[in-house]
Amino acid sequence: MKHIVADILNQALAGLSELTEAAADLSVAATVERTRDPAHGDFASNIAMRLAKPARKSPRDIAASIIEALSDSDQVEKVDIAGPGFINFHLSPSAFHAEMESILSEGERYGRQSPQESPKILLEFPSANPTGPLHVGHGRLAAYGATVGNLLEAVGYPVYREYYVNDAGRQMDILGVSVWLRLIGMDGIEVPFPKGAYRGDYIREIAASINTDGVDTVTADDVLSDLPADEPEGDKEAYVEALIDRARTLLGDGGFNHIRQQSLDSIRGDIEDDLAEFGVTFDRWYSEQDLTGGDAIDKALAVLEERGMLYKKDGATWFRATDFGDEKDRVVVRENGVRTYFASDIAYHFEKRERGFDQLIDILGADHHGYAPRLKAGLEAMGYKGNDLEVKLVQFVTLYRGGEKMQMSTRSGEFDTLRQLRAEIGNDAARFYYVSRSNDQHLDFDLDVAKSQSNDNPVYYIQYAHARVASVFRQLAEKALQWDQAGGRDHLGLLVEPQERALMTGLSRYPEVVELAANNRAPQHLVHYLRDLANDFHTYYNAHAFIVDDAALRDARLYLISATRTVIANGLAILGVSAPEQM
RNA sequence: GCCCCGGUAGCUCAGUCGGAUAGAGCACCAGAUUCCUAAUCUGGGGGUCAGAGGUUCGAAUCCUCUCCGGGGCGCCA
Repeated sequence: MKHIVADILNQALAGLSELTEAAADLSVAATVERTRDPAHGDFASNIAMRLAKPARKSPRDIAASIIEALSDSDQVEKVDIAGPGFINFHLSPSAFHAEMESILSEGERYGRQSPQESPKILLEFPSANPTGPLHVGHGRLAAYGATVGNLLEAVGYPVYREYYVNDAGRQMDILGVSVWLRLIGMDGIEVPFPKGAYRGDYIREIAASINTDGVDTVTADDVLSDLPADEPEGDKEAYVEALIDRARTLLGDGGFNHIRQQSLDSIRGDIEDDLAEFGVTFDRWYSEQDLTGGDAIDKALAVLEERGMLYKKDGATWFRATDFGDEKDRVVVRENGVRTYFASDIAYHFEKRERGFDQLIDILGADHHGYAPRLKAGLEAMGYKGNDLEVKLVQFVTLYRGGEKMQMSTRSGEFDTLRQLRAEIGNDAARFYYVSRSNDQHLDFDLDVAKSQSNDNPVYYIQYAHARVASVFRQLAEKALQWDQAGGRDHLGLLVEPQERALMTGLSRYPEVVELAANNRAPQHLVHYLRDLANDFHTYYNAHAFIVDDAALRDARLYLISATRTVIANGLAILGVSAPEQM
């Protein structure tokens, strides 16, 4: 609806030559916003104040001349000047009626913009390492990423969702050795379990379930002889390393890789199932092994080399990240010839861009914030723009149980999983809560509170509004009454109660909220909006009966609540939350 | 030391490109149900927007400094 005001404002401005220069680089639409106080009308523009300085006139004088130049519109009822120079627009009821009609006719498309070809967006999240089940922190990345993806699609962008699987490198060896130690433990060979290995219960479950055909049996002496000390006496990394070497020696590379690969497959399968149940799906699971196995990294390094972005120092190969604003140069090939994680990351982002995606969005945990500058530096060094990559950081989730802060560490095994969270509070509440706060805000998740207060949970409040509408229509059917939709549309003029006016205003805001939330990658705007809209509905519900004897009024009211049902359902769908017919 | 995020009601948090009297939930107090689901609604109290300067018609919002809390700064992944 905002465009109604922006359009006539633009028109008026075009006719005021004394203001064209002052308004040259001003977006008129950006000066138009919803009013907070109904007394101020439906929309207000601060354009006169913005133009006051460049035009060297008083805001109120400018406002007066703009209003003078406004052409008549049957969608605008009244325009006036208020306060320091705001121009307030009161829209006509028919403007709102037309919006209600759009909601009914567009249905689940209402609030969505038509699909466009570009920019093509590659949204990467949550890319948790496949070394254990997803924990509650990953859940936040997943919910946020999925919702941002839905929002971007709603405003018309082509979105491609990708999960980057870190399935190459040392951590996979650590995973393999962790499972192997549990495996031989089942045969009675007790090895002091490494501090640096993965010790969660899921490791034992994998050990118990994998296929050990072709894996050599070993003796305790074979495993234990001449091992270095673990922490606290020794170095935990050296200890794990020695055990990996031992496993490779005793089992052969083939035997060890057999265990390693099965462990990876098991965990990755678990993550895929977990996310699918959570309503989070991907266009591609991008394996780091594909990257390291092919020539993608060589290609990226060659590009950097060609452009003179690499140099040797202390036997290692460095990337000149400082040339692009990073705080220090970064190693891409270590002295021992092994390429760093950063090398594959930079190759991956280069490759994403090469695949034809215009805008890369990474959703990362806040502990990765140092990564943004070096990844942008990498893109720039390879000929793209740093701004082609947008990094959204999501702050930590702190889990409480019984008021006690819980430790979350995959290696220590004391984490709580996304699965547990979903089982305890349900997918809907989890999806909703995860995105109800700004990604920049730490999220305190108290399981006891989430469970004990589940009836006061805003997600139920919103779902209840949806279910209530469905219930009204069931009542209608029980009373053997019909809803005449066309008749309702023709009698929308009967909806003159303040609650009806408020609800129509709320409904008409929906497309603007979706756009705002998408542009800012800020799902919480939608969350708060839906809560407010549900409130408007419940207030209306309590103030007036819908199924009244007057058929014209009844049809009009049913038209309004039908529109409410559509908007709530559309909003919840973007959040990945169900919209029940009954509760 | 440097970098990122946060500090708004008792608690948890919204607050759009700077805009009109700073909002919501929970908690607390007082009410509403012969009537479409009370998982609801109505009303009330509750604020030095961490602090200090600055920018301007106007600052919770932008800038500078300080304080407090969380996180990050590897030839790890």
